[in-house]
Formats: sequence, structure tokens, C-alpha cells
Amino acid sequence: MGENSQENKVLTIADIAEDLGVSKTTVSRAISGKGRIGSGTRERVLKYIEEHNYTPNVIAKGLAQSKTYNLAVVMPGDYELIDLPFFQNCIMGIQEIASSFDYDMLLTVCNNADVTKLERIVRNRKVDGVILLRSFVKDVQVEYLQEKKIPFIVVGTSGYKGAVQVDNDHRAACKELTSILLMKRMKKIALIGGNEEHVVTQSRLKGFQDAFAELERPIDESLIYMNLDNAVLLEDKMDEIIRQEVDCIICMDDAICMEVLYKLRREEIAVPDQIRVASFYNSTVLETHDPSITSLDFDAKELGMLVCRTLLDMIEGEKVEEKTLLGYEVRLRESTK
Amino acid sequence: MGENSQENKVLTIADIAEDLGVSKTTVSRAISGKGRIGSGTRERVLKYIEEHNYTPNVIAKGLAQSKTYNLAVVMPGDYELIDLPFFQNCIMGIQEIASSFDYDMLLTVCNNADVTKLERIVRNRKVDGVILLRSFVKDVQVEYLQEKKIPFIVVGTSGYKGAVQVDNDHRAACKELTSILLMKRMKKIALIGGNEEHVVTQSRLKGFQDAFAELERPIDESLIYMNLDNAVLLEDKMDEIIRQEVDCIICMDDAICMEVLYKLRREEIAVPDQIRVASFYNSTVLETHDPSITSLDFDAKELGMLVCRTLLDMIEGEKVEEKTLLGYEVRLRESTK
DNA sequence: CTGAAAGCGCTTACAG
DNA sequence: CTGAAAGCGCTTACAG
Repeated sequence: MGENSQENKVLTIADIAEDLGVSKTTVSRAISGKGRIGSGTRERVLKYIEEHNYTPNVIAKGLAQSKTYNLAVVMPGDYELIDLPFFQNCIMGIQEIASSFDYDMLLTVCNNADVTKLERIVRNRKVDGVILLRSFVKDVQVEYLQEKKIPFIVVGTSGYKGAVQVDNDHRAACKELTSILLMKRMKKIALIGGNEEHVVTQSRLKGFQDAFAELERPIDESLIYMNLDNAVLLEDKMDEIIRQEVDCIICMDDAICMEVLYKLRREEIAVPDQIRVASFYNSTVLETHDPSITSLDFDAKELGMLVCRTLLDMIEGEKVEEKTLLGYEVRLRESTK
Repeated sequence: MGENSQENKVLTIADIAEDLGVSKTTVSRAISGKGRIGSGTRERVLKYIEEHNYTPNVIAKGLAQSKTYNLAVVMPGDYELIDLPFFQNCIMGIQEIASSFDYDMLLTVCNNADVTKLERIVRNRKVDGVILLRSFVKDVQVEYLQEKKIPFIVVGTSGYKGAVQVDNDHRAACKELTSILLMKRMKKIALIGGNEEHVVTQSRLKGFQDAFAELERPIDESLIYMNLDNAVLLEDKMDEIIRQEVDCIICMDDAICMEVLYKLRREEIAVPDQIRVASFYNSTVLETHDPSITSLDFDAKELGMLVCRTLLDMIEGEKVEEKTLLGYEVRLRESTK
């Protein structure tokens, strides 16, 4: 409370050095642990810091080291509502790892066509690396980052040579689920897919095809419907699918699956009695649905954690795997009984 | 391609000054527009910058100005899935304004009880201000930020003196919706509320009470149920509510509303024929539900934009309104026919 | 083991 | 109107 009290002044390394009668260099070394320093001196500095509640200015540190201790996370702007939990969980995973390494997460929402926001962040040197939450067949964000030589990582699978990727093993998962359904004696299986420009759509399709190939069953191409990520288009095609009297409908994602279920209810077609339904993705929505829906289960938070850890390794200049695949689980539920 | 080519070197203000034969001061002034400078000189500098694609290092600029050009957005960790779109839209609004002022958004997910993540960001001086996406009756985040004197703003209503708040006018909106239902001759209206610790829950309750008071109708306290943000508890109470043969159920948020609808369907109670249902919040889920559900509509993106603009004003040291309320719309749909 | 000094890339009084 | 110089708060060769 004294008039000359400096209790509100923010401590700097220089203040500490002065108070302790050592150089700033020494203080810096005590904190970072780098460089030789007497253990007695180190203790003294550390004790002082502890008592006075000093925390380094990360911005200044970053400037001196040409680092920012920030990561950019690019979230797609055109997500489906139902995909939000995936992104959210992934982000929670990223954040958990990032903050444990004293990194922060700068979030930006971008459409694939639009690199301007990403560009701003990169040009302003606000981040040390970038995480792309969605991958495109033609991906201008990847192209931009490769050109700028910024460390980055793609959540999902990317066709770009050299792009580091971490993904759930959609192909294997979709293959396994399809195989199970085939072995349950379903013969006419329709596949309803979303946006073909998303790499994940391609992977899921391949998994589906793999299952048929392995069991040496012919695929009826006329039962494969793509680009039905729009409710109106889907509605039309559903009439066609229903007319074909399929055993089972596999939906490539939960948004599509919800639409399909909605349509079937309106048409008073019973699941699973008249038709079976499964989804190549999983959200709690499907789990609590009545009947509960067979689907694939991926751990988005774990994915986020791995992604972040890998990116930090890259920033440190370590070599990392170009592609890592994570496991999955098949959840068989009432809809395919 | 020449061996001495510096095409990959990142330009600094010093390079420009040297090339142009002026001082760094002059270059800085040309860029910032601050301080007197000859218009000819300014033009030359600006032209050079344009041609050579120079962008300032925001980190260095920040260090010199003691600014970061970052905002922290604190998202609650215990959100309901159904609330995600609100947060997401709000974040989109924040981002849109922030980036137009060359600010970036640092996202962190925190529970109310846990200030450590927020603390890390503040101690590391990573941001110039903070946006809290949820408000609590007892709010340790607000307490921390007030103590540290960091500019911050609360999305929602806060009881803390001096905390700047931007909110939808939940109270007026809930009052209006309740009034409409009362005037539609509903007599026994049950109210099902969520977590009482959330300030928004209190506001909604007040709006409900306001409507009764204005029409001089007595409130039946036994029809007000709070803290039913848990599906199991809700299930129990729903049996009780159904037994009381109410006309109408108002749900305080969409998560609760979905559970209520689910329960009514299982019990084969028809909406709106046997019972009417309305929600004090709105998501697309309710809109596409069959029957469509009467609810309140708020514009989360607009809210985010206003919040961000206000925070930036505060950071600039401008005086701002302590509390701003945004409009709403009542969406009357089939469920209250 | 320790320190003086230069540097990271900007800004901003102060003096011409 | 313009510039030399100090400063923002750190780090890091280099020299003792």
C-alpha cells in the first residue's frame, strides 16, 4: 500500500537480474535450463521467481527465437451440424496437448476455396504450424502451405505428396462393417454417399468396394449413390432406392443417415424389419435413436491429441510419419438385426 | 535464380529503409500513417511495400506496443451437443469482426471451476482481451479477470458489477412467448428448466414469471421444474408432469425439449393435440422436427459480431455500455397450434 | 560457471 | 518533414 510500492508492476528478467545481482543471461539460463549455470545460482533464481510469481513474456521470448507458441486450427466453414461434435472433440484433444506444451490454439473458420484468412495468419507470422481439419481432393490450403513451407498437418487423408496426415482408418472400418452386413446375408445393399470432393468420401467408398471384392461378390453400381449431401436430392433418390427393394442402406455419414431415417419413417417403412440401416460414421444421435443405429465409432479427441503431438514434433524439426491411421470400432445395433 | 538471390528472405523494415535510402522511422510512419511524413516519401515506401509484398511482423509490432492482436475466446467444457451451433455461430461472428481488425482468436475450452487454462493465457500475455461464452452466477473466470484488470466481456448476463455484457434479451423474449401461450388460453403450463447456476436459466425464469404477473395470473409453483438438465431426472419428473394433465410444456432449452418430445412419443401422447410444447431456445433441430416446435429465435452470429466489436472498443480504451441486449423473434409453429 | 553485447523487428519520444 | 537512438523483454553466440 506504500506510495512507492511496485506491487502492480510486471516483473521482467531485468528486474530479477538486478535484484539478485546477476546478469540477465544468467536468469534466462536458469529459467530455460539451457547453457551451463551453477546449481546454487539456479536455485536462487528459481526461488526468486517462485516467490515473486514471475512468468516470462512469451511474446518477447518468441520474437527472440522466431517462434510464436501458437498453432492455427483451420475449421471448414461448410460443416454439417451433425459433424460439429467431431470437430469439437478433435479441438479439445488438440488443445489438451497444445496447452501442455505451452502452445495456444488460434482458430479460424475457412472455406476451401478461400485462403485469405489462413494467409493473413501466416503472413502475420502468428503461428508456428497449421492443422487442417478437413481435406479436399483439390486443396488450395495444402497448396498454399506447401508453397510457404509452413509445418502443417491434415486431419484426414490427402492426395498431396508430402502432406503429413493423421486419419481414422475409414477404409478398413467401412470394409469391415460392409463385410459384416454381407455376411449377415444382405444381398441388395445401397450406398448413399456425400460430397465426392471430400477425400473421406472416397476412402469410405473404397472400403465398401473392398468388402465386396474380398467376398468375391459383384457390386451393383446402380445402388451406389453419391453427392447426396443435400436433403432435396436425397429425397428424390430415396424414392428410387425404396422402389428397388433393397435389404439395407448404408449411409456414408450421420447427416445423410438422419435424412434417410426421416424419409423411411414418413414412408412408414420399418427399420430393421423391412429395411436395415447402417452409418459409416457415428454420433450420439444414432446411438439414442429408436431403433439404435449400427455405425462406426471413431475417437475424435484421441485423433486431435495425436495430430497436435505430431505437429509439435514437426515444428521441432523431427521426422514424422507421413501418414498415421487410427483404429475404430464397429457398433452393431438394432437397425441391422 | 541467381546464387545471391534473396527471394526467400523475409523482408523487414530495415531492408526497406536501406533500399530506399530512408530511415526505419520513416518506413514505420508510412505504414502506420502516424506521425508527419511527406506524401512523396510515403508514396515511395508504400509502392515499394506493394511491389515487394512486404507484411509487417505483427509479433514485433505487438512487443513494441505491448499488444498482441489476439483475443481469447473461452468456451465452456460442459456444453450440451445441441448448444454447439450457438457457440459455433457466435464464434463465426467474433472471427469475422476480429480478422477485419487484424486480430486473431485464441480458443480455449474451460470449465467454470477451472481457471488454469485462462490463467496460462493471461500470464503468458497472449491476448489483449477475453470473451467469455458462458456466464455463471458464481463465476471464477470473471473474478480472475476483474482482479487482473484484463479487458473482457461476457456473452450473456452476469451479476458481477462492472462486467461488460452482451446478451440476447432472454427475459423479454421468454415473457413474450409465455404471454402468447397464456393468451391462447393455455391454463396449466409447466416449465422445465436446466442448470440453475447458469445465469441464462434465471433470466428465462423471470421472463416466464413476468408474463404471468402482467396478465395477473397466479403461477402454480408446483409446475416449475428446475435443474432437469439430466435425462434421467427429467424422465422421472415427466411422469409426474404428464399425470398432472398440463396443457402445455415450455422447455428452457432445446436439449430439454428434445428429451421431452422423445418421452411424449414413447408415451404416445400427441403434440399438439394432447399437449402443446414450446422451447425458450431455437435450433434447426426444432424447426425440422415433426411437428415443428414453437420456439424463440436468436441470431448468434450477430451476437458474436457485436461482442467482438465491443471488446475491441474496450481494448482501445473507449467507454462502452455495461450491458447491451439484442432482439429476438418468436417462431410460432405447429407444436402450439 | 558467468556476463557484456548484439540481436529479434518493430515503435516512439526527442531533437533537428 | 526526417532521423538517431532507446526501448519492448527476451535469447544466444562469444569471450572470459
